[in-house]
Amino acid sequence: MPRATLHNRQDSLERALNLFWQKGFHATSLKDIEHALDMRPGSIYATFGSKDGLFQEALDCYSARSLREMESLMASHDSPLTALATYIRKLGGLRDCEVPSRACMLAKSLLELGEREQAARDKVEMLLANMEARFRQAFADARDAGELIDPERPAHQPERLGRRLQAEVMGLRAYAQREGESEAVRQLAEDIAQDIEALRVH
Amino acid sequence: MPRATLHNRQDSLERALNLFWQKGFHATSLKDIEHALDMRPGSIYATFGSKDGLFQEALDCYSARSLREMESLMASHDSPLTALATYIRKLGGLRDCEVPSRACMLAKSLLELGEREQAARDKVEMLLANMEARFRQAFADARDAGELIDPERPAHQPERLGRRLQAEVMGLRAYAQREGESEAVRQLAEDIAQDIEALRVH
DNA sequence: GCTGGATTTGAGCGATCATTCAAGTTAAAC
DNA sequence: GTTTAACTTGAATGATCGCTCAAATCCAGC
Repeated sequence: MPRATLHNRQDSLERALNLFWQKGFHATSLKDIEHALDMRPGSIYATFGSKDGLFQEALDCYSARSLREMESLMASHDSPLTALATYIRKLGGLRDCEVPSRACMLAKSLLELGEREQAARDKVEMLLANMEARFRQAFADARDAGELIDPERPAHQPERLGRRLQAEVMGLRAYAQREGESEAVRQLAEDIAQDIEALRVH
Repeated sequence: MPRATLHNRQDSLERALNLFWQKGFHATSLKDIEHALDMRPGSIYATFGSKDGLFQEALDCYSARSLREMESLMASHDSPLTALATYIRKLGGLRDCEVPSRACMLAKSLLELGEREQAARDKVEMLLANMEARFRQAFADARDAGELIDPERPAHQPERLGRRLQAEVMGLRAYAQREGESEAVRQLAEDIAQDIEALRVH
């Protein structure tokens, strides 16, 4: 049993994630990756197979982290609607955060990847579907808890509310990518959050 | 004064636009452009200066076209709110359209471009600001026409409604980039459109 | 200390990148 | 028909792309 691996796989993955998230798939070169992971090409390929494979693992990493944060937020609030509003308001503070990118990495990848990266595209589609399903579940929980003011209204079905929320999040985070005043992003998030809270029985 | 140009500049620009819009800046190679424009590198560089320059002109082209469509839609409706709702509902049919990309090219570029393409980034920021300003103006027109149900409410100020609409459009069109059922996109657009119409006095 | 095998190294692969420019082609002006 | 200048061509540039692999390195087990 000779020689343990020099680099921690998970740590390398998160460094790669930050890089891909910031620069996107195409603009990230292996040179960039070598530098960020402090690994030589041979090690990178022995560990992750290819640039595309590394990217897909980074996507998994990102999605898992996002779902984990979401889960923890839902668990810390009695009301699903309040949790979702809190989620949105947190995104309103994105401009003051230090993150690789204010935009959602799944949305970025969805818009960037083409036919030549079909496998990664398929993965993005699946992870987005997972996230949308989690939003849908949250609204279903709200409905089952009697929180929804008008559960019969078509636009207030969990399926449609979840879909809407995913679109809102993608839009909000894309907007946050702009270099305007951070107050604008905060207001935008506040307006969205209030629409969520307006779904609640008074 | 010898020899007229062989290629029509505007036509070349629109071909380049379709290419960039579909594949993004980084994934579009000069080879792709040579093929799409049926021009050799020398001619392309003599005409547009650089890949970056061509891209920026394509952005202008896209933005002008979008604003033109917007203007024509506003002119063909008496009510600004109805016009905006119609605009959104049209986007709901994106999945059934044949377009280079269902996503907004400005949003795609905003998420893709990095520091190395600062000039193009700045242009995207400016063009997005223009579009947001047009949305804002539409809501201001609605307010001045007495269409808004609660013009004093902070979230219903034209500035905030315009910002919100831009984020919704970016989100909707990013969502439309997914390969789900086209009916989902249509429903999403319908829900957004109804929220716009809900701003109107009854 | 030696050995065996997993891990890492980094020079180098062929391909492709954006770009240049000397030479060739074209058509209006005379 | 000749001139002339704008336009077009496409081979070639150096850089960089993702990736490979033979050799060097390392450490557990003996």
